[in-house]
Amino acid sequence: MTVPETVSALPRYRYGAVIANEIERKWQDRWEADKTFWAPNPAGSLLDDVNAERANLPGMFVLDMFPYPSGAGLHVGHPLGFIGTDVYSRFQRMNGHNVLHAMGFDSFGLPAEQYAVQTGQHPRITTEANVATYRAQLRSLGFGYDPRRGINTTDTDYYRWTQWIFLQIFNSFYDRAVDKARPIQELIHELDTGTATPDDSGVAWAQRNETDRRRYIDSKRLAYIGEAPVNWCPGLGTVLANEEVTADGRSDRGNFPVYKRPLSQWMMRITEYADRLLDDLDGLDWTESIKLMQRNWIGRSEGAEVDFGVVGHDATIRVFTTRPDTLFGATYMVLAPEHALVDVIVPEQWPHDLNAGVLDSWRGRFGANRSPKEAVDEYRMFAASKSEVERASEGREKTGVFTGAFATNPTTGEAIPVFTADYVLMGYGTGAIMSVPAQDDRDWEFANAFDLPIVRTVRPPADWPDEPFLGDGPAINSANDSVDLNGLGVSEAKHKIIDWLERNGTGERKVTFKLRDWLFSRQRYWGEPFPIIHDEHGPIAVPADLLPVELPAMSNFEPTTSDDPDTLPAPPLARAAEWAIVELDLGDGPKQYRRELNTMPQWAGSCWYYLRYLDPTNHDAMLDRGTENYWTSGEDKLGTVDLYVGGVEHAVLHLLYSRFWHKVLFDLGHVNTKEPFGRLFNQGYIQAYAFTDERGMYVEASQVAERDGKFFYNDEPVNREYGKIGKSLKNVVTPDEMCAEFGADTFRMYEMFMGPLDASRPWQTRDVVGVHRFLQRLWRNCVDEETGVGRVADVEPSIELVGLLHRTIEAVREDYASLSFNTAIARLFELNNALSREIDATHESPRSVVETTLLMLAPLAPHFCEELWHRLGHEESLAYEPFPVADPALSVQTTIEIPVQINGKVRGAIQIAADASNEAIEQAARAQQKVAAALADAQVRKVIVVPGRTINFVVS
RNA sequence: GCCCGGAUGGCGCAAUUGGCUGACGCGGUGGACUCAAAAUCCACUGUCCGUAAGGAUGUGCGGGUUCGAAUCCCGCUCCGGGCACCA
Repeated sequence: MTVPETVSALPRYRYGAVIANEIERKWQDRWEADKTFWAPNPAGSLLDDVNAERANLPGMFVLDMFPYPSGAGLHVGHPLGFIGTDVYSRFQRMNGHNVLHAMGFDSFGLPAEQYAVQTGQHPRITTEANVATYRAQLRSLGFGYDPRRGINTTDTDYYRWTQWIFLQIFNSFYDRAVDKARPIQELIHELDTGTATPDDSGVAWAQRNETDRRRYIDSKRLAYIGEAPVNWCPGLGTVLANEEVTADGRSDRGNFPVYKRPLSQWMMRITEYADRLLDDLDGLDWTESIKLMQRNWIGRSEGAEVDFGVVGHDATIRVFTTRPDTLFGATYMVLAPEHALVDVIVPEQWPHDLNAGVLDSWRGRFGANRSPKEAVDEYRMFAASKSEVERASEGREKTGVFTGAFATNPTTGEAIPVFTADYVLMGYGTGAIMSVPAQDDRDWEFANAFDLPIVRTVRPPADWPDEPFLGDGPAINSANDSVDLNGLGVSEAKHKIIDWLERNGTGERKVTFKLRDWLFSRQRYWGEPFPIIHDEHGPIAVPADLLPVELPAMSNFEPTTSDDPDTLPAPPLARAAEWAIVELDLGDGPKQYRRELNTMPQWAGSCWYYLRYLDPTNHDAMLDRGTENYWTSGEDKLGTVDLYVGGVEHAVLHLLYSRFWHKVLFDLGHVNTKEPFGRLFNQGYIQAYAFTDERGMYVEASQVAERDGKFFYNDEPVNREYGKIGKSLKNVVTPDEMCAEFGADTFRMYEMFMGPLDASRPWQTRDVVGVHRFLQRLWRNCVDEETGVGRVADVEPSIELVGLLHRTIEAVREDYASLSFNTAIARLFELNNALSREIDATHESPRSVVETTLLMLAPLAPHFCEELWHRLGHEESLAYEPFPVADPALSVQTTIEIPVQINGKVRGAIQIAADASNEAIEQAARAQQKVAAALADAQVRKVIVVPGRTINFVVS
């Protein structure tokens, strides 16, 4: 924005961008020089002389979800949460806390790597440049960070400890007997001494060779190499975690098709923690919606596992069902195409003792004119060739094929056909189901497509259409010689049948989870290398004293991508031939080992960064226990971090992974708390209007003018849209622009004033002047605009103003604590408006009111308030001044106005003492002119007085 | 399809959780200052009727509970988010 020439005509000392920027720079420099926001640890290298006393205060840890430093820098949407935590942190410092608040960077990741691929520039260089830009932008907003604590996940000093934690997980197993992780060495010791025996086969430990022992131990580790079906994304050249695949089977990033492939990949046994991850949510101060999302993701369901014998085989098919009560209605079974038993049970010939017509429909389009084996193979190829998006897009038509085998329903003794179909997923339950079409939509659909029998075992309501019935109702058709469920409701029937199954040894009560083990390896360059080497037996941990395992220097970072679903993953690190082979002496002489070539996913670094903030310079440990103890002790602590603010997009992924790592570290005794984040707050998003011209092209939003509710760009009418802020929409507004035009304090306040922190809202540069005018008015109440001389005096404020002041203190305190900054600001506006009116009348600015106002405003507009505080004669920063406390004696209102209602409609108002009796209120109300007139020719049937609120005459 | 949120002036949002709807701010209108404009300051500003006093009406829609409903209950509509063949 150009400064008008006439700017000199403005009062010289009026608060505006020029003054704002001058004092902002000044106070930012001073805070840095004075180490104002250094939060000392009670001991160690972060206990500095200047601030040592602060370590005696109770600690409080306020955390933002740290950003990925992109090349584009910050736009106005990014700092919303950062401002919120900064205001809260400053408020809590004034409340006597030693507040740990810092900002680091999640700097591994795809964009830097892709940029490197395009330009050949090493991602470290890009990353460092981007971080420097972010740091400068954040500094200009006046955040009170402890500069010693913000880490980069790409620093070798940091990822050394990421690797160390990986090794902790690798070197642990989950002991279900005590329900916690324990060091794997303890298991080995127990096996060696015979206090534990292997649970995989009958072969005694002592009789196993080295390879078998290693294999067994590796299978128990919390981090293991698994051969599970994984999400292979050839378009990105890497595998992805379930969470990184969208609902329509494409990659979260890049939108490439994703295929299920059985590949050998690193996995983390997060499933062992499913129950604890679920149960411990209850004690957390998180919004219910986020808890719910985590609960849904973990997906606990209770039911039973039931064994079905395969006719003519020694095999049984084990299924999981949440509706064991419907077992009598199981008329066929389905195995997932990948199920191992499929090969075992498929006969050479189609069974000939069945009705040929029915058999035809069972064989469907895959079984026609083929042997069962050919049909099943054909179907498996069909299923495997489909990406998930294709499977879903085929109108969800049920496909499958009869395997030719039969199984026995344990309740009815009937032989029921066994199918394979891709609507049954290998990864959930046992990969096999019993199908009860009468009580399940999918089974119903499949049964109709394949002409399978349908037997209702729950009686639907009388007028129920020809559809499956999933509701509660009395069991029917559900009895045999030894058990009778008929007449029972669903839940009683479940209990009874499970008891029966358990007595017969054909089934048991069982809980399953939707949550799967976490696929932890990626075929990328710009990530943490695994601290793992391989010998002929399998993976071996790199000794802790050889950490970090650093990324090798490379010039080609490209993963091998393809659009052929059958290519195999080829990590970029495979090209670092020299690095990939390493000679080490691990105790039995120098030997050559192959390095692990995969890297960790981006989540790894963000899983634990908050822990490193506590003790970032520690070279001997990830985190000193005494230091951690200081920051996590206190009655009200629900987790390591007191307040964690970030976007909902991390509701499942990051938060779940992070909680998992934390719990492993807790089990192993490295941290004191069970949970990382005690209070979680999800900020909303700032979006913005974007404009398209007649061709549908985006035009520069800042150049669009509004006239009579219509929008014009160069006098051409344009269309208004609403959406994300971004370059492609040409609607980017940056904090830098806002600081230049209004100053950082105005910008901070506007972001907080727009609405509640958890709500999304549209950015409107036009509205920013509102808070700017407020600061201007408050400044004018302190400084003469013409002369620059202070105008605050030691005069007594009016009793009304004092009352308002104390009511404002009460409200602002509450609002800050609950992060309701928008209403706190409104209160401060009202106070300042009242102050202005009083000054207009008396021409004196009462010091007591002004100083208290500045202290209350300081968390929101810190530079502004520091400056005026200083000008009022205070040498020290106000960052640690006690936050004002309201005097209840002064905040009460002696006289209040209450509305008078007649039949619920407001007909007048009375002024009355706040503590007036009901009788007095009624008397005053009746005396009120309008009320009296209205009551004159009416009969009062009832009078309702709500003390302090209202009085209502019910008349007829 | 299932599960969560949400809907209040021209706009962003308040409302002590059942007690004056619209605090606070933007925008708009009028005024002061100015040669003028900008900036600043003051007043008004939900809608409809009325010159006014005043009245009616109003929190997405339709019902209900209550002396009294933005708030509670029932039934919808629309918007946002999450999950999705999870047995």
